[in-house]
Amino acid sequence: MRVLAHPAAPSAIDLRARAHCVDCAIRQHAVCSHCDVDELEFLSAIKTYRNYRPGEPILAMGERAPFLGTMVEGVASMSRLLPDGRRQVVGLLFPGDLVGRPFSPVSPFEYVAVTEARLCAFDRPQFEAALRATPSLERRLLEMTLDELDSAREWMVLLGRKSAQEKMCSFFALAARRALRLEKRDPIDGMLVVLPMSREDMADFLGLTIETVSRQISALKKSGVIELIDARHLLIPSWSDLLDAGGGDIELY
Amino acid sequence: MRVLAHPAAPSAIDLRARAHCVDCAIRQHAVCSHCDVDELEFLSAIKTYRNYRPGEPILAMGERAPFLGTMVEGVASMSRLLPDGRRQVVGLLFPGDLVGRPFSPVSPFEYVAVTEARLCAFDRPQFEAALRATPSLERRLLEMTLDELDSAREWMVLLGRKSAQEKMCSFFALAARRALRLEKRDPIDGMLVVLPMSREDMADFLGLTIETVSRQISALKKSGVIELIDARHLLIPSWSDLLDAGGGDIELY
DNA sequence: GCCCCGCCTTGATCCAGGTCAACGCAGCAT
DNA sequence: ATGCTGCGTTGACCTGGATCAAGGCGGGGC
Repeated sequence: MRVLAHPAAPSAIDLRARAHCVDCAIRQHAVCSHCDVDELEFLSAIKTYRNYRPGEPILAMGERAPFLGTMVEGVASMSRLLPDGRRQVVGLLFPGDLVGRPFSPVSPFEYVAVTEARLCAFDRPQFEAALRATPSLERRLLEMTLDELDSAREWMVLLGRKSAQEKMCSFFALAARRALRLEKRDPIDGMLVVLPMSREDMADFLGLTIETVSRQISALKKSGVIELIDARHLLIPSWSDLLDAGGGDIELY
Repeated sequence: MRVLAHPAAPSAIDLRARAHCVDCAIRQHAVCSHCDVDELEFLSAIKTYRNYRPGEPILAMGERAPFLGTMVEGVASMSRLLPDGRRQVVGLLFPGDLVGRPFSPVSPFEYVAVTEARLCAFDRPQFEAALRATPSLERRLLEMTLDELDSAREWMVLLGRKSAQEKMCSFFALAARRALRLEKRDPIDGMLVVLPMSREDMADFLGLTIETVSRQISALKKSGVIELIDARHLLIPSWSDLLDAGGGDIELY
């Protein structure tokens, strides 16, 4: 059971930092990746950067969201709170991922910054108009949405059929791969994985309790599948051991 | 544990039944709902009807699918089989729903006919070309994909956080609503719900075992939330009782 | 008719993971 | 330094749903 965070304005709307889209480090992962310079020019005109502190709400459930945005830095979660306080995280958002539900002003899920986060936010009506008018944007959104749908379904397999142990391993693999993708590097044995979130967020993402998460981490440490550095950092001694312990699924995300 | 069905050709490819798209009863729910007559004309030229018997595979996991299709009649399931035989159904497909993964020739999930089913199948390369060239098609696919993504995430909440009892109630509500949508009718107390699938399919959809499904149905019958007619038919005496027992979530599908 | 065979239900038992509770530990304010 | 607070860990115990096992029941073939 947790207290619902108050909806709030971002801790800072960053008007100065109007970086050029062409220099944007995460553009290739974002909805604007197929845009040409003119299209980027237009998007630049309607974008605003928003910064969030860890735990800060980005969009509340059912809120009429005035903007859609792309994660630029940090990690955010997308979750649903049941009336009695149970929570399920239905997605993690990494740089490049879209925040908000296109073509529907009220989001059926709440978005919360997990780490320090930075959003490239677009005015919703203008962005939706741009989507309609710009095939390169609309097509890219379709690609991203189809990929997210595959990912969501993979996660359904984890939630419905995997053991706590397997869930943890799959999660570590996911966290590692998402980080690698941004750095355009390949998984290697012995690599460091940063866990961007608290035990509670992991539990809510995996359909477990914090105690079970904690115990499974201890068990995996003891069995040598992971090497724990501190609560937020671990090493993967053997990638294939990790995947074996993860229930033999295929690529997640 | 179940035996993997053999991939197979549909039991019948129905070349005669080239019904006119304009008369198609489920077109408004399908990917072609925004198409004009010319566009429908083109789709007609590349479509074939395929009929499947209950249990018959439509597309195997990892198979290079030669077609994409729209469910015309019946119900199909989309599922993932883990190496050790555990299965998770990640979606049910009703008339209007798209079968197959656009822009990716190998589907990461298997599709199986649950009831007698009929598919309007399009040659994949031609259909994908049509998607690229036809904004009304592409836009509609985007809408549908965004909706499916919301549904998948709602289902993640069910899988991760709901009790067996709540899962059953949510499932009955889903089955009822999907049927009502096709008939363009509204939910009413006392209405009949047809369960299109076996206990095993329900269990695999809900992340439960058949025994638990069976027991929960008995319990819900005893508590009066449902009235059982036979194994595949039930009544909903009070819609609000059902939703209360379903864990207070919002609209599914 | 009768026997199978697939489903479904029900009962008995088990156990993975939830719940409740205590404690450790780091960061921070006083 | 002290104590507080938020997070994480660990232990003891409990329970919801899984597992194992036995029947029930209806439809189809002979």
